[in-house]
Amino acid sequence: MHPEERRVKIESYLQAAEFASLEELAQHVGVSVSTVRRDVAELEAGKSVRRTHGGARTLQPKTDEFVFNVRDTHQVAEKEAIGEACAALIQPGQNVIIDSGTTCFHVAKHLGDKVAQVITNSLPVAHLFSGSNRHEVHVSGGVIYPRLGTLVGPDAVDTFLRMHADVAILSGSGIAEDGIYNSHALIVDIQRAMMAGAAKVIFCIDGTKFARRSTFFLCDFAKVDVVVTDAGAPAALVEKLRVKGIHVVCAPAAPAAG
Amino acid sequence: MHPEERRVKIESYLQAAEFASLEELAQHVGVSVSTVRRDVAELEAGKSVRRTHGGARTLQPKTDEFVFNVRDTHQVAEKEAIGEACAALIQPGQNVIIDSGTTCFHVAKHLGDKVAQVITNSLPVAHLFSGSNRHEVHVSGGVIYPRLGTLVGPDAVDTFLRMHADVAILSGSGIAEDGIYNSHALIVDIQRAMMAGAAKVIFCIDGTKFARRSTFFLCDFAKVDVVVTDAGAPAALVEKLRVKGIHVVCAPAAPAAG
DNA sequence: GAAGGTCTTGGAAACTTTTGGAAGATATTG
DNA sequence: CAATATCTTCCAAAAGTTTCCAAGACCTTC
Repeated sequence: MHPEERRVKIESYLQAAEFASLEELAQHVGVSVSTVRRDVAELEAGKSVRRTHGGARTLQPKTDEFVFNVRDTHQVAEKEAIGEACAALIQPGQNVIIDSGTTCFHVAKHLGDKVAQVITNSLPVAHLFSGSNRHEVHVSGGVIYPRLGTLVGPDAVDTFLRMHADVAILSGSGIAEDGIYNSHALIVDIQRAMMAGAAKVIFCIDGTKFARRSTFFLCDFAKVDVVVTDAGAPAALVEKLRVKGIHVVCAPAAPAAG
Repeated sequence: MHPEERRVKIESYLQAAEFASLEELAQHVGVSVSTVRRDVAELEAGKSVRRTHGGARTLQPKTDEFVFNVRDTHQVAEKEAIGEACAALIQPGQNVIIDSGTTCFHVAKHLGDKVAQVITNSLPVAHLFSGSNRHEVHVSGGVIYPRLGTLVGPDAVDTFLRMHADVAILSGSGIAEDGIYNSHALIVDIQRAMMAGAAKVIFCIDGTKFARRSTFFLCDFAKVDVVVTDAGAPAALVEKLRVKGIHVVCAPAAPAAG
């Protein structure tokens, strides 16, 4: 394996693990600890990871969708705007399925008293409504995906297969002409179950994820009713989606007043 | 585990527990108290936690969006002692069912790395372990009981009917000669399912709840193996339970030295 | 294709940081 | 004020890092 290739591997391993010892990394890429040490030093110069005594950690924690522990500083204004725009699409009294991920969390924040019944596999979303007496929050079963606060696994899938809702609000980590993508295999299964149980399917995907595919193909647009994004979404792809008959909402860049 | 990683863990643990003793933290991350002390001092310099005599507490109640408040001011010292005593009864490697309620939460805090698999309907307990890579946390399905952060309803019951564990750690709101009582009807069903699925049943009930009955009768002592309480429990009732063949543990009033 | 150079790699030796515990100082509790 | 627990300070052992060097891979030049 060549240095460059190895470094990419180390970097991506770190992004998944957040922390790793040099020993661990050495084993993962199959070279000596000395070499890994040099690689990590190199990567540190490129500002993607930081060295720590005994190992290394990600510096720019996954641009990826599903991280709550690390403060959600990525595209916050856009997600806020998306949250508001998406919440506006919900009719009072509907019951909704809410996906995990920061974007959906922002939608949840804007739902207020519009919805009475919420079904989710996201612990942060669950907590958001848990203090209220006006909401019934149904939490799916499942195993906690470490760090994400998301419930995954067969029990989570089962829950959604048994549930029905007026609307499902989902998110993804990539959207292209052919469909929507997600980077977590376990979550893809759950999202499909969510879609199956909902009369209307809304995807909330910020503009930076447009024209990007990630690891797993989630679905084509047959079952997708609405896509909510922000003003940063490339117009070309937005137009293509509209041609397919999808209702695309571009939330204005500046936070709209009520 | 390496310093940086450990500190992040300590920080997130503190955010869930709000306060923790150094002993407790040391156990959680698997290093000596000396090391934890240094880590906490370091974190204090970074202004994320504050040191206190004997432990540390969160300085930032910032709680991102995802921290369940376990603010109980009632019998805290006793519950701490019960938590420690109960955790001592668990064998390393066992998988445990943990009930909701503040007393059980205190037990969870003391379990550390002893258990690898946790099954619970308590959102605070779920969150406590969610940051750890060494724990698999299985959350039951169900509807959130407002204020308690507890999942209830048929889905919760079903989850526990399908699950099996080495030990179930439960709580109640009253205990008398004839059995154990609880004040929430919905929780009684779940507790019965928990007991049915566990090889060993431990009840953690502080002394003030002895010789008291509350609204709902939960169970007699046929399926109860151990009762953990504090030194404040009336000796007469404790004795009667022992005669019935139940192993009663009275945690010492003063927190025992590790 | 061979010779000579450069870069990369894995390991050894010396140095630094971190860790766990011990001894004495300080705080807390009744 | 005494008893106990906790904190600070210090030290030796362990783990990790830096620096250096020789062997091998790769590239350039002839």
